[in-house]
Amino acid sequence: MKDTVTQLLEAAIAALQADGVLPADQTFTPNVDNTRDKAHGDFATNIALATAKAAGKPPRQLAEALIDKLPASKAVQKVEIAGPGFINFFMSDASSFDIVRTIIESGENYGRNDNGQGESVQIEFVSANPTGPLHVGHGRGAAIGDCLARLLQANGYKVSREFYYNDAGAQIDNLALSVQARAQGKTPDDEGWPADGYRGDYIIDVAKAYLAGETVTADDREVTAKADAGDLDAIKAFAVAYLRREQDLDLKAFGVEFDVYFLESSLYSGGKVEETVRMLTDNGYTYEKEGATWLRTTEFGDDKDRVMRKTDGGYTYFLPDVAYHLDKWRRGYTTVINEQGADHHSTVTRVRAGLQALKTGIPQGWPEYVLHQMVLVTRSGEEVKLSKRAGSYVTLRDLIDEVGRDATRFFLAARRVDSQLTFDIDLARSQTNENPVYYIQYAHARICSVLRKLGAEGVQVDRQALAERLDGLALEEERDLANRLAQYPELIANAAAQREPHHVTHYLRDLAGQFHTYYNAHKVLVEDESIRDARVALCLAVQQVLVNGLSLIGVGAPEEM
RNA sequence: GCGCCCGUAGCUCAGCUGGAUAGAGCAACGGCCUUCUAAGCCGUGGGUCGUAGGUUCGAGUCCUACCGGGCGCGCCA
Repeated sequence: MKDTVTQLLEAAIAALQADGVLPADQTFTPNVDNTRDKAHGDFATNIALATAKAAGKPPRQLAEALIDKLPASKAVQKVEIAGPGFINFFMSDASSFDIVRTIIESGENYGRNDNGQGESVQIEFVSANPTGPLHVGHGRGAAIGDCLARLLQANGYKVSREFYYNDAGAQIDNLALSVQARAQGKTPDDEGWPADGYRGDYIIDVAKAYLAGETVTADDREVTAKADAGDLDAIKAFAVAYLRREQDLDLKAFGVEFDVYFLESSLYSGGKVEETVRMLTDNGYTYEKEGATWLRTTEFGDDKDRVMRKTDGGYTYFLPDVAYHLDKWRRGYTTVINEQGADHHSTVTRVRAGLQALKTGIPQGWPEYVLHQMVLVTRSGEEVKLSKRAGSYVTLRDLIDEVGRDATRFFLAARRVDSQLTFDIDLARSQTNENPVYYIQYAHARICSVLRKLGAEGVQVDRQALAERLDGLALEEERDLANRLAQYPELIANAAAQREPHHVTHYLRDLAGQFHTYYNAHKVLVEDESIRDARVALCLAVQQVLVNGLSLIGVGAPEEM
């Protein structure tokens, strides 16, 4: 409907250009906004204000000229000039309620578009190393990354979800030593416990399973324990598989699945690290200093050069990172989004600098980063810092077990990524209107209940037929609902383009609120069949949008509460 | 000290590429169930948008400086 207004304005602008009122050598793109205040109609444009200068006319006078040239349209009921020169559009009832038919006919496709035109996009997220259970921060990353993936899919992109992890570095050695120590019966405070060993209780589980000769199957590997506490390599392989499986189980419980698991070790075994070093060296961006090899990242905006090969001959983490991203580029992804915690912010400049130094035509701002800020967990107003299993942090599993998958996903996706998030366990657990998850789900359940009642009265719900029976809609609350529903596709396009999943949760909250208001003020199943059918159709449309929106954040839409 | 992020109602947060008197929920107070689920609805109060300048027809939104909080500043990932 906004498109209709935009087209009308474009026609008017063209007419004014033909008349010489507006310069013909410039392009004017009308900006059409949803109004905040209903007194301003359904849509408003500031085009007269924006072009007043170019036209050399006062905005209000220009607005009048524009209105004069607007083509006639059944969709528009009234047009007004307001304030300093805004043009307000009041849409006709019929055109406002037409969205209900569109939604019922489109079903789960309502809100989807083909902006992406099938382009392949890769999203890397979570990417936790297999050294322990996933923590809340990983949970936020999982919620945001997966929601972004679903949003992009809804916008016509082909999305690949990728999980990158290090299965071979110093941290993995440390993990193996920790498991070995537990297998030998040592505890973290004993003599001989590895320095910086992992102290969490989960290490005990790994050690027990190893000694018991268990076989573990993760999404990307399967390993049978050798049960020999002296074989560090065997322990390492088993511990990695064990913790990978545990992470997979947590992610599955969270409703998140990956298409690709990428191992840092494969970059070494496949010669990709060496190749990257050679390219950087050949391009003349490396130098030796103090026994190490450095990369001139300052050539590409970094504030100091970085070591890429340590004095001990090993590489710093950032070199495989560059090799990894070169690999992503060669896989053909022109759009790559990395979702990470903001504590890794410093790698952004470094990785991009390394990629520039390769001189392979990778664009400067590639890849994209979505960085989320820290998560603070509270209970009874107090910060929760520990979990029994992990020791030093709150795990994702703790939250899922305590507040459920739906609430956890919703809360972790509900805030802008660049602000810190306080996860209030009491609020997430509460089954009252304080809790937005239940509030939204309740709206859906109420609609289901109305439909059940209708069915119990012996009325068949024929969606297609109901979609044509909208004449009975006329109430103010109904128009408000229809207008809100009409905004959904734009929301989906915007949230995806801006990489801002939190808009979805806010929209659903608003939509549910408007529905509850309507539901309480007016009865759906009234005697007059014409009105009843129209209201049922509206309910079907609201239900559809609630389902579509909830599915984007991976939250269920229960039929009963 | 340098870099990035944040600062909007008592609390938790929205505010779409600058737009018309700044919004929502919770908390507080007062109402609404013989009617499709009260896990709901209606009403009332509550603000120098951290501070000071600047840009312009117009700034919560853009620029600069400062104040306050978080994160990062490793030959750790």
